[in-house]
This record gives sequence, structure tokens and C-alpha cells, in this order.
Amino acid sequence: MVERGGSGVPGGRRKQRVSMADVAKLAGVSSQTVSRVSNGHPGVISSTREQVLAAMRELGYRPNSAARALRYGQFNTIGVILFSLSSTGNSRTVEAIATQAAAEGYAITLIPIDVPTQDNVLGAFTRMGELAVDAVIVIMEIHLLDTGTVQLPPGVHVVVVDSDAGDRYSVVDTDQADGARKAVRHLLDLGHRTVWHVTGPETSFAGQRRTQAWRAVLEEAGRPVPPPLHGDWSSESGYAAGQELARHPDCTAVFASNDQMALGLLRAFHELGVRVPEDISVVGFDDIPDAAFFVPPLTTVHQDFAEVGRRCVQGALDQIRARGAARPGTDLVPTSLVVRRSTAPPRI
Amino acid sequence: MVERGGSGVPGGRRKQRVSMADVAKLAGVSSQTVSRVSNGHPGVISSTREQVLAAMRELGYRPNSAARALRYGQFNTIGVILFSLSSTGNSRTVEAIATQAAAEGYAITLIPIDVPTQDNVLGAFTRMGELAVDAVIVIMEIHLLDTGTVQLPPGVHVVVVDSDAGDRYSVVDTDQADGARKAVRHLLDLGHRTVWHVTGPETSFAGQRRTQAWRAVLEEAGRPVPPPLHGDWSSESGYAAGQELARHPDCTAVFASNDQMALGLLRAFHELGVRVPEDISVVGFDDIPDAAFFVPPLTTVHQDFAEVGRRCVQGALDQIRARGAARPGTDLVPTSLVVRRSTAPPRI
DNA sequence: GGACGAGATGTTTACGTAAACATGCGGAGC
DNA sequence: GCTCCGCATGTTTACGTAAACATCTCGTCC
Repeated sequence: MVERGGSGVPGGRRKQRVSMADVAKLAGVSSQTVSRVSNGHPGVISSTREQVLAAMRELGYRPNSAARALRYGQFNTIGVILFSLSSTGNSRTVEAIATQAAAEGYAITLIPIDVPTQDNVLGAFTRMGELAVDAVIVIMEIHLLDTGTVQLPPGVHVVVVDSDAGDRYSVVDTDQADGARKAVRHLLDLGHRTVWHVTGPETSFAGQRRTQAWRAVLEEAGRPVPPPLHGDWSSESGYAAGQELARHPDCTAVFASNDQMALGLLRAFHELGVRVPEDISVVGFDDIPDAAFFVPPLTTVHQDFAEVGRRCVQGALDQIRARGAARPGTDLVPTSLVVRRSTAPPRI
Repeated sequence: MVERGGSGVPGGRRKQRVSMADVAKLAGVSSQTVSRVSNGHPGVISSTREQVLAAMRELGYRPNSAARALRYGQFNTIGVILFSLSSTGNSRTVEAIATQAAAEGYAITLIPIDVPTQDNVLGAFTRMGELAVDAVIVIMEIHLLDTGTVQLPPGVHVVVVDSDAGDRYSVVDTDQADGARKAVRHLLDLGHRTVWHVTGPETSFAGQRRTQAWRAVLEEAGRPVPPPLHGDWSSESGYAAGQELARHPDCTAVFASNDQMALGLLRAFHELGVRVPEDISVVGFDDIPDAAFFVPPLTTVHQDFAEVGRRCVQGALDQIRARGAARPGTDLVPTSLVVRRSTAPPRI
């Protein structure tokens, strides 16, 4: 029944690609009828439909998406421009975007940018313009877009993640500030007099906002604000910060701007004989899967990357469907604090 | 000079999309000449070329990739089917694929599969067939493809990662066996009598091969082969294995099939007062960025994901350019052992 | 029984691009 | 001075699909 050996190119080198016309010829109908069957339109009598379906099966017909896109002026594809997939947050956001997009019948096209210079972003946008894409999601620290010199191709809808360009673009992001507040308040509630802080890179809006919130909570509570230590998201920079902090006898609590830097802190403290949480409490940010298995398990702020991804796609689709320009605004996804064993009240 | 305010939709609501015909009209030439300019063909006098370019700029012309694809029968896009982006290996491989593909003028389209059932993979292939894709790279534990019931759309080229289907498909993968051998030999060379092992999930070919190699090295060396402990890649399963292993007083060395499980081991050992590496040596696999900042820094097998990605793209492009069917075969990327501080000679 | 209508199917056309072929122009060679 | 050739540019056509319109065949109703 099933044609065997059909997975290759059967019958020598048949025509490169099967079109509706081929199916129509075999089924003895017009190509328009094939189109109707292919798209599930009504008004095709079932015997005809069966014939067409049989012909499709026999020839291995698959619709040509290029022709379809040309006809409809739509690609059913969303482009994602991003700096790097190697950060947990980005890859999980992308995964969520891809999943959600698939559920909506959209594919996603990835455009990685090795170095986030103005030129490269511009180039990516240009390429996106030429690409088969109905909307673009940008995952990036995006001051680059703020200069105004970047010309987004008209007709391409944009959603931005991790940016404060909410006045110009449609922005979706984790509620960084709220997450950071939760972290710092948790430590204060435990009885710590103040909280030290390891920042992310200055170029990151997410990092900036976490740091701002940390400072704001301390100031509101009337606590001293220790000088922040500067990190760059990497475990290594956390390690360096940890060596520094271990020297401050009055440091009893640290809020690291992400989990990897918290990991570096943990290692540094461990090597220097500083016990966590007995001597110093540590809170991270992200809640990467491994965080529960750090030594000790890390108290951290959970980000709902899946939700961010979902809202990105939703925003993009809204724009596509409304055919409207981007409605600027910021959509914040809430966080939650996950308390594990790296935090405790200070020793008296 | 530069038209201002051009970033939106200038001039009210001009025609939805600028075509070559529009440019041609404005420039006072035929659309064919526009095409020639657009594609950098010779035989256009420079004054004409300038006129056309000016018209393009003024109208914000961007070529329609759907029409182009229809014309050429090519999409300049590679599809990537994968199970999950959340594993480090996958996301880094995808990133490398995306980067390499971009360098070759190809975009990549992501098709995530939530649950790797036969049906879902089939569905993904079907969708890929309908999608605008010239080749497909599958990153997946892929016995599913081995059943033979999955009918790959003819004309779509396939490269597979993490599979032993090298007899049927073009496979690119890290040299898992060699990496595992390096890990086990390192431990034996340090003087350990034998090496215990935490496996990956049974469904993973990568995991299987690492386990096979572990066993083979021990047997070759005439060492006893302890019963392997079964993990599932997660830190959690490593943690469970660690609790088990800590009870075996004769266990002095463990090879975990990935770094996350090694992390779980480290945590379990730490909690139970087993010192690493003094009491037990631990080796992982992957060399995730954090591995250098575990407590203690993890000795592990480095995988060159970037190279895997590069070769995938290369393989896919070769197939596209040769217009040939997949040439089955396996292309192995070498590994290297990174010695850090989680391994040491056994106590006497 | 004839007209009308509804439903099934066929025909024409356009989407934007670019190859293939056609035209028209000017200069070189005799 | 005329022909021929080469180069710049224009015209036609096809890629695969599907909307819009056209046609054709019944069955139904008066």
C-alpha cells in the first residue's frame, strides 16, 4: 500500500518539486480545486476531495510556503534578534517564544548578533527587513535603539525585551525592580542591618534596575548603603567580589544580581572559610535550575521566562493582527522569591 | 539630507509594501533594471544605477524574500528541530549554528518540540516540509527516526546531532566515547583503583556512549566495574546519586555523565561531610561555564559546541549545494579534559 | 416542463522577482 | 557610408498559490 523507498527521490529524478498543478493533473481536476482541498475550504464534494487527497499522497505534495507568503503578504514567522543564547535567561526566553509561536502557527527565525554594536544591530534589522518575517522581537540591552539613528523597517512590528525603551517600543520584561526589592527586603526582614550588592554589567538595563531597587529599599529603610561591587554576570566576577566581601567583617548579607555571580560568591566564601548562611547570607536572581543544588542551595528571585516569552509573542501577534504601529508601553512579568538555605538571620 | 521622520510609516498610509515596480516608476526605468541594480548585476550604467538607488532609498524599498524564494526555489534558511533549549549543550549548539548560518547568508528557523514523541517529531517534520526551509538540523536523541516510519520530506536535507543514526543520516556529534575515556583514564592515572559512574538518561545516545566508554576503559584496565548509578542529567539526580555513593567507603572516584549531575554530587558530598577531592574525586562532562566556579572547581570534559554547530551548518550547506541526498556518516568533534580541583590521587 | 438557484468546479488573474529573449543605440571596421 | 557587433535597457514569461469571477449541472418550485 504505502509506496516503499519513497523517502528518497523516487523514480529517478522526478520534477524537483510537486506543485498543485501536478496534483491537479493526476487527480483530473483543476488546480483551484486542489487549492480548496489543501486549505480545507468547503464546497468540494467528498468524492473529489478523496481523489485529490489520494493524488497528494501519491505525489508527496507539500504546499510551497514561498508562494503562499507571496500571495498572502505574510510569512507566519517572527524574527528574534538577540545578543547571546548562552545566558540562561535568554535561552529560556527564546524557548518560550518558540513554543508559544509554534502554538500560534508561527515559526521563529533567529538572528544572533556576535557583538552588540550599533552597526551590527542595524545590520540585523536590515537583514530582518529582507527576511521573511512579520514581526521582530529584540532581546537585548537596547540603548542602541534609543539613539534614534536606527531605522526600523516600516511595516515590521517590534517587541523589545530587557530595555527601558518603553516610551518608544512595546516592551516586555521581568519586573526587575520588584524582584530585587523582594530579595533585599527578605534579608532585612531576617534581621540584617544592611545588604551588600554585586551588580551586573552597567550596560544592562536589567542589572541597572536591580541595583536601583536595592539602593531604594535600603534608603527607604534608613539603612546604610554599602558601596556596590561591580560584576559582569559571570561566576568569575562573583568570585572576585566574594574575595573582596569576605574581608569586610561587617558584611552579613549579599544580594547578587544573578545566580551565577552568587555561585562565584559561594565558592569564594567557601574557600576563605566564610560560612553561608551562618556568617553571610546570599541571595541571587534568576532561579536557574542548578540554583537548588548549589552549596548551599541558593535563595533567589525566580523569573518566569516562559511568561515573558509568551507575552512577547502575544504582543507581536497583536501588532501583526492590528496592522498597527507598535504601541509603546511596558509589560512587566512578576517575580517570586524562592527561599532556600543560603539565607539566615545574622549571628548576633 | 536623510529624510526625517521616516522611521514610521511616512506619508500617511502609502501602499503596504514597496515593490520593484514602484521603484522603477519613480526612477523612470523598467523593473528589470531595478532588479539588476538590486542584485548587483553588471551592465547597468552608473548614472542609471544612481537613479535607481536614489529611488530605492526614497521609497524605502526592501526586496520581497517570498517572491525571491518562489523564483529561486530556495529559502536560504535552515530549520532546527530540537527538544529543548534549556540544556546548556543544546543552546550553545544552536547559538553556534545560528552564528555560522548567518555567516553563510542563511537564517535559521527554530521548531521546538515539547515532548519528543514519534508523533511530535513527525509533526515537526511535516511542518518543516511546509516551512520555508532548505535543510533541517535535528538536535535530539533520535531513535525515533530509526523506526523507519518517519518519512522525511524528500528534497529536504537533514543533519542530525546526538544520534547513532550515522548509517542513515549525516550525523555530527561530539566524540562522546573519547571524552569519557579521557575522564576515566585521568582518574585511573591518578591512582584510583576504579571509577564509579553516574549515567545520563537511558534514552540519550550521548549518555549511552559515555557509559559504554567508561565501562570499556575499566574492563580494558582489568578494574572492577561498579554498578552504575542512573541519573537524568539534572542536578537533582546527581544529588541523589551522591547520597548513595557517600555510603560506599570504597568509592574514591566518580565520573558523572554531565556537569549538572556532578554539581549534585558535590552538594551531596559536602552535606555529608565527604571531602572533594580528598575523599572522593569527581569528573563531569560538558565544561559548562559555571563548572570552574563549583566548590571545588570541577574537573570535566570540554565539549566544543561551537565546532559542532559549525559542522552541522557545513554539512547542511554541502547537501544543499550538492543537491544530493544525505550522505550518511558520522562526523565526530574531539573533546579535551580540563583538569581543575575536584580530582586528586586517592588517600592511601 | 421551464426558469431559477444553489452548489460544484473551472478559468483568469495577481502577488514580486528575475531569467530569457528582444530591442535599440552607437562605435569600430571595411 | 554601411554593416556588424556589443552594450544598455525594455518586454515577456514563469515560479506556485488562491481570490475573484465564470460556468456548468443538477434539483426544486410553480
